[in-house]
Amino acid sequence: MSAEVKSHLTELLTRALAKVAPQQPGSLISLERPKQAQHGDFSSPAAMQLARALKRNPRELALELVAALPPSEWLERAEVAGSGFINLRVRPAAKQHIVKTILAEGDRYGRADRAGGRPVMVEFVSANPTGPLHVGHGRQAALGDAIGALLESQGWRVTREFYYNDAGAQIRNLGLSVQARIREKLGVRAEFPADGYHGDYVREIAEKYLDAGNTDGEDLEAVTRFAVAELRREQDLDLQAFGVRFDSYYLESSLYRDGRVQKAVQALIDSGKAFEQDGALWLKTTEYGDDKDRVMRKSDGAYTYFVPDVAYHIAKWERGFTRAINIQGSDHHSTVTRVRAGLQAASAKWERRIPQGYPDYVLHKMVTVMKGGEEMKISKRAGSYVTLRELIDEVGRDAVRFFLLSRKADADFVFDIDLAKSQSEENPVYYVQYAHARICSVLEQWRTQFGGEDRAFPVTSALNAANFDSLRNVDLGPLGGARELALLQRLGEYAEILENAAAELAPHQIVFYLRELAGEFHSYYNAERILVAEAPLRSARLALCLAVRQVLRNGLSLLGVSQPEKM
RNA sequence: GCGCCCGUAGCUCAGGGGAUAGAGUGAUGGCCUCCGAAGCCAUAGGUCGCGCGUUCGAUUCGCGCCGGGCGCGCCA
Repeated sequence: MSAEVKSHLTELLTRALAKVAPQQPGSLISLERPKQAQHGDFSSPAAMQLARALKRNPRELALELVAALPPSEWLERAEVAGSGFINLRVRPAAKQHIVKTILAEGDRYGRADRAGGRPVMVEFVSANPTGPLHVGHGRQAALGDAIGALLESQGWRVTREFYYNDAGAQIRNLGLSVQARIREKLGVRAEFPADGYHGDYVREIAEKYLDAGNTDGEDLEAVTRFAVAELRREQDLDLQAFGVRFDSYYLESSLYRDGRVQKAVQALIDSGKAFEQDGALWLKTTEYGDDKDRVMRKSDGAYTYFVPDVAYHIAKWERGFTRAINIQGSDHHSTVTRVRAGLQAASAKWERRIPQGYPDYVLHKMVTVMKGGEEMKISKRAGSYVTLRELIDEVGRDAVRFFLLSRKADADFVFDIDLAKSQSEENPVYYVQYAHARICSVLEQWRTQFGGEDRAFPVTSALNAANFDSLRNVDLGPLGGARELALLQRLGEYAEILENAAAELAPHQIVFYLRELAGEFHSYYNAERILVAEAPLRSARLALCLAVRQVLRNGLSLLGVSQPEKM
């Protein structure tokens, strides 16, 4: 049922309230969806909420409100229940209308231009090019991509950005690690860096470096450049395999090259919040809510990571992103206050100050991978962690995406490989995809069995929605069964779910919605036959199926999960 | 110790002032001469961590405990 119906009912109650209690402002009416079907399609606790202010008995007030409801074509019945709930039931026609809306809007159904094309940057993954991507990056990639899609659905102009930390100490560390492996290979006595990278991939890179025609690894800069290029390429391939694409890549090194780091430091000094102590330059971040002041420039003259971070976010702001969302592991949550503090200080004297809550953060908890009943902590290639690639190879891209999005970001995630693998056929993602494939199958049956009877039917048809035009204007009146009404109601909720998921940056809400929709469709399918002999009922049911398929498609594609016609 | 997050069915998790707290999975029993059984139906499983407040009403909000995770560098 559509939002249209809901606002209509709210209006009816508001008008009733105006009659019963003229002194009350009408905005107090709230409508909710009862958990139990017997309580109607909508329910309002308004009478109970207002009883005290009006010094009235809630039940009596509810009865008066019901009596004062203006007549409506959509409203079937209104009754008072419990301690004062007003339960509303709408006529089937009010619910049936959603099918036409969905079929007319197609891929656009559920979308709304709330943001009017305003720009927003979603930054995610941002892995250092020092190793293959791990499962945590996978969670971030799935989240970032889906959150981007959610925002796009609400009219935001989204830029997905990957920030490469290619200038820090860990890059130097990578170079030294590869160099040590090269020397080992050549039989030169080599000391492996104390906190070097131990994964096999470092050896692989060393080998490739030599294969590329280099005779030794003594040019550290060349080795490092080579290693970074290799790892970036590998990460890109992993992301490609995961179906995640970025609009732009931003290099930390460019912040130094462009002088943005220098400018940021200057802005922070000009703010008057910087001070020298023990040979280092500090920022009074405590004045912006941090629990201790932070070093900007170490006594050895190098900047801490904090400074390029601030410079980077100033760049985001200056690039026109008045809204920015960073997706990070919750182990980095201490940077939130710090970066915001830096931005507050740096922009304190600007004409367009950066707002206090800039940027937004979505922090996600860790992913634990279970295999054989035990936590899987190492992989052959990476050594100390499970890679995204391994996960994709084991359980498939769609399943990994769907799984990783099936919990809210701030919940710990236990990814049970055995479950996803051994029961790959009972995987939740297949449950939803199966509903989609089933509908496609029914449509195909219809084409071959009834194509001639049911008007102009393109025999060449692929299972393309455009080829089912004849279903767009069928009479939906025959859709009156309990399961049909439940499906209609569920279909109508999609837009609202989408809006809410986008507002809360919570794609898992879409996952749960799709499971429910698919579940209701499966129940319906098992209980009723779609391709019945009576043409009017058959057409109406097919139209409903087509609408369900459309919403499944819209939701799955938002999550980056494919929508197979056959499985 | 301080800060942030989390304690809901055996397990993995939704929900988030409203009526009898829900899914998936696991367990048990049914459903294919019928559009796809990767499905459906039924049964079973709970002091919503504990306590005190706010409220007509608390699993939901506030405070305090208990338990777990993460963070608390002149690392990123």
